[in-house]
Amino acid sequence: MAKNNRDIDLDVKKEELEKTAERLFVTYGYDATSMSRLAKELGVAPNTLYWYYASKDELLVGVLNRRLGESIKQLPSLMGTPLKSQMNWALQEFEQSSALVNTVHAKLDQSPVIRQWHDQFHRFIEAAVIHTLKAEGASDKRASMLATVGTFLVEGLLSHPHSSKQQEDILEWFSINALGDLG
Amino acid sequence: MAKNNRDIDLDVKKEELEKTAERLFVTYGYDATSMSRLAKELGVAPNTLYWYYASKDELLVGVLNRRLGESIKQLPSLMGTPLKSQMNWALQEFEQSSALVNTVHAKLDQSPVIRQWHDQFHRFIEAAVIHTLKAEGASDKRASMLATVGTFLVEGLLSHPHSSKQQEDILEWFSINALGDLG
DNA sequence: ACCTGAACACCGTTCAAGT
DNA sequence: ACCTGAACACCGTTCAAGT
Repeated sequence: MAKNNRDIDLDVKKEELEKTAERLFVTYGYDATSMSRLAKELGVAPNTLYWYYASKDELLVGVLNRRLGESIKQLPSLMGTPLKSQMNWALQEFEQSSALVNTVHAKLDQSPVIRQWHDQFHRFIEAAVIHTLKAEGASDKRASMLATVGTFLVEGLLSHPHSSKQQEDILEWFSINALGDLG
Repeated sequence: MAKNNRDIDLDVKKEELEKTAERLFVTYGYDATSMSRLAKELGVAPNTLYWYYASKDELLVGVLNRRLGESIKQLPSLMGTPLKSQMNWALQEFEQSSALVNTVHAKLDQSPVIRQWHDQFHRFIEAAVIHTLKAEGASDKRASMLATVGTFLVEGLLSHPHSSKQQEDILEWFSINALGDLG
């Protein structure tokens, strides 16, 4: 952590913090990365981190939001592309963070702040997929169900890596059957 | 923990231990249940647990195997029933342990013993589903892919509870499209 | 506003010792 | 074979104090 002492603005500081945290989280895992370890990496006392975040979980939320923000930038260029390529994009985009996906799910019942982030994230993703499906002619109810299914498939593939052929087959099967009939 | 001092046999002892552990894990979560808390519940010193299990993770594996063993007993009467009712059965069977499903996934990269259990569990489940699908006329490759998809859907529904109507719609859609054509 | 040293209550686990 | 008291290295977090 480059010296701050108020000559560096808060957002820049948080960015450095969250990027370092993300690196350690994805490399060693969230639980295996202690606040002390992160602080040492930043050249700072462990309790300093608590000036920036109320808890380790809130730091995780900061990391997740930053990660999500970067991905969202690419969304416009993705709209209008086929469902399958959207799912492939999501898989590639979150591949490195797949361990964090599992961490989030495991902490759902213990951490309100993570639960809140998770639910909002799901609403966001499903809204995007529903939009795509409706553009392809699906009814409201059907689009909503298929968005849930698509999300489950992406999460499943992130948690349980398969060969690219298997992955391809699954996405192909899904997109064919999702758009197969009217709805 | 009723007095043991070698007048109670090891399996009985482990059963009591694992049933208590399961209750606490399911109620408060794995991470939130300390070995001390479990020991207190059993009326025993915390380190006593390490005579029975090499680590907390191995205790979790013990709990999972016991849970799985109980469910497997019901398998014979399930074979031959439609795919959808098999999936409904799995959902109902693991509903209470859904938090543990997430715990297992989160620990995959950190704990070899849990990774091992998880992989074996998946192989077992997929083999069962593949058997069912092939009996319905699916090809090897198609049955294998659909088993993966089915597993992802069950895991997704366990992690993200939906209304029974939504759940029903998803399973209905899946079983129709899984068996829709030849394969 | 930003950072620290010291402490707190806890964690999983080990070890030497008891029966 | 089974169990314990005491300790170890660590954890996330708090607090009072410094600049």
